[in-house]
Amino acid sequence: MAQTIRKQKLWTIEQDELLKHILENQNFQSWTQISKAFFEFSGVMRSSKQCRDRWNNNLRSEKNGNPWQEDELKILFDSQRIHGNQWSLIAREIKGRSENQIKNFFYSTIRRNIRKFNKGKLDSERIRFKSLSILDNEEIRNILTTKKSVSKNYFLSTFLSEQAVKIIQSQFIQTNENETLQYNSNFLMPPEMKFTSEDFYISDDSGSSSNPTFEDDKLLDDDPYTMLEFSDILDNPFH
DNA sequence: AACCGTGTCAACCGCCAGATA
DNA sequence: TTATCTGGCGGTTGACACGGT
Repeated sequence: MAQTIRKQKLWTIEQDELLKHILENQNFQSWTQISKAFFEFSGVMRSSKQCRDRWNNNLRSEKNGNPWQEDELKILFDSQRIHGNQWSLIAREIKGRSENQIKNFFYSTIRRNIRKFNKGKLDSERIRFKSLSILDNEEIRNILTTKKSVSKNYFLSTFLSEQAVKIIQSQFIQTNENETLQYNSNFLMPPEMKFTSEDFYISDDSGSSSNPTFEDDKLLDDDPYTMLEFSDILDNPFH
């Protein structure tokens, strides 16, 4: 399968200035027109989408590069609970943070906690991410929105309930309708989980955004178990 | 000093809905 | 009515910095 290489083309200061100038001084009606003007002035091709993204994510307003504060986190997680993944809506409630910043930070938090939680656990005990809909479950949500400073031991001693495991599994079942899962309770770990409110939403996180890919969570360092495809689990739930 | 894992930032991609021809 | 265009948005990826070993 051929893979296309995505090459990032960073914006220069001059290009930023030109884009600002075009937006602030020319009366264009569309991003397409802005893109054309940008090319005429600079000789550099930037698509309408690129211009729009650059403006919205970086140039439109002053960016807050400070570490995330507790009140910002509270707004973020509360808003996400209400609005789901409508980052543009959430961004309106957090001053000085761009939609991209917010989105990146959120995914970064989820990803970090999945990695920490899965570390040292059997494949059958791990959280497998497919979509943020798993956050609808309070138990999973609590784990995945845990603050950065929570110790490794906390994650080591935390396991999913049967119900939470089923929810995670159902994500994959929905996309593999032809396959059936033989649920076996021996396969699951159902211990009690107890959280205190201060474990969540309170952060000493620094920085603001993140790389939200989950693919590399398949490989965990110093961990004897590699992440397996869900079909593998269906074939043999006990490995 | 070199390597590796992780976090952060910026940019890109693809889908979708509304506008327009 | 339909096809095409455009912008908005959520999700994904690449590059790089930094700290720990």
